[in-house]
Amino acid sequence: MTMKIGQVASGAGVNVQTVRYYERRGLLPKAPRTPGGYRTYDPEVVARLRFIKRAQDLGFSLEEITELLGLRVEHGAACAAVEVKAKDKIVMVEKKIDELQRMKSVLTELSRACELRAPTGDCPILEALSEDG
Amino acid sequence: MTMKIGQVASGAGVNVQTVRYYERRGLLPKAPRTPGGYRTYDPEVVARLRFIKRAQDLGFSLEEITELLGLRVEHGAACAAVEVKAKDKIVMVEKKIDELQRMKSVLTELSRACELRAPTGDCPILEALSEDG
DNA sequence: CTTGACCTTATATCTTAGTATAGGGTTTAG
DNA sequence: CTAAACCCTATACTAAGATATAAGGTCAAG
Repeated sequence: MTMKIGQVASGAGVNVQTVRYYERRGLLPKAPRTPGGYRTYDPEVVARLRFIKRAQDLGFSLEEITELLGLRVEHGAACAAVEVKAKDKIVMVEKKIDELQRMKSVLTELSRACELRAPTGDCPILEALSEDG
Repeated sequence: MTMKIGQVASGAGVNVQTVRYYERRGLLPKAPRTPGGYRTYDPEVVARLRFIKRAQDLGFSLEEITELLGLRVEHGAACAAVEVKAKDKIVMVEKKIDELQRMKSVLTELSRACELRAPTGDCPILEALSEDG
């Protein structure tokens, strides 16, 4: 069963104009239209919208998300290129995971210091993410 | 030795007006001034700037970063409140780590599919982050 | 004792990612 | 067969985060 724009929008928790905006930006394929001109959607578009929102929350820009969504293996030719791109993204993602893990451990220490009523230095959070690496 | 705004800016890889902007926004303490009105900085401000940039890259807004930078244990009173806030942030950070890990494993599978020249479905990336959790 | 690199404020502009509004067409339920 | 609830385009506006510009002051080297 196909959906109308308002249904996919509310299903994904986004605004109707956001859906149209993403279509314009190329994050969503151009939706087929009814004879009257209404966009029609396959329900999987809801998942795609949710993916976009989550990826944004992880610090990816719409441009980066467009690239992520474009990664797929088609047939031989572009394959090696896709592999290279996927590996780049993996490096990027790993870096983010590392940084978040450092951030988490500092927050955990901080929370422990709280329990112990042990005053910390000026800004313990700075110890996370402040080094290059 | 104290630094001038241009030095901390280039040390952190940001623009001079960004440093002033962050001061206005409260992400940096108000810098003491020379008699002539120039801002002077302790070198540790560079680390703070780098922290801000990394945290942004992880999807935190300047408002959230302000909160993160404000977390510290001072003396008894605010301690419990800080602990609550720190625990909130930990939950948030863990969620991001989880999502990134799902993203990474999908990218890894994709990259493997590439090596094997095994065509994938339409958009394998969607399998990451599309579920609620 | 001036010149060039750097700093100051205030104000304006830019980019990214949306949201809103005006003016109008479509669909479906009664 | 009409009225409410939905959709359409086009254009304008918003918010966050940053950058640029104008008009001028500071400072160290020569």
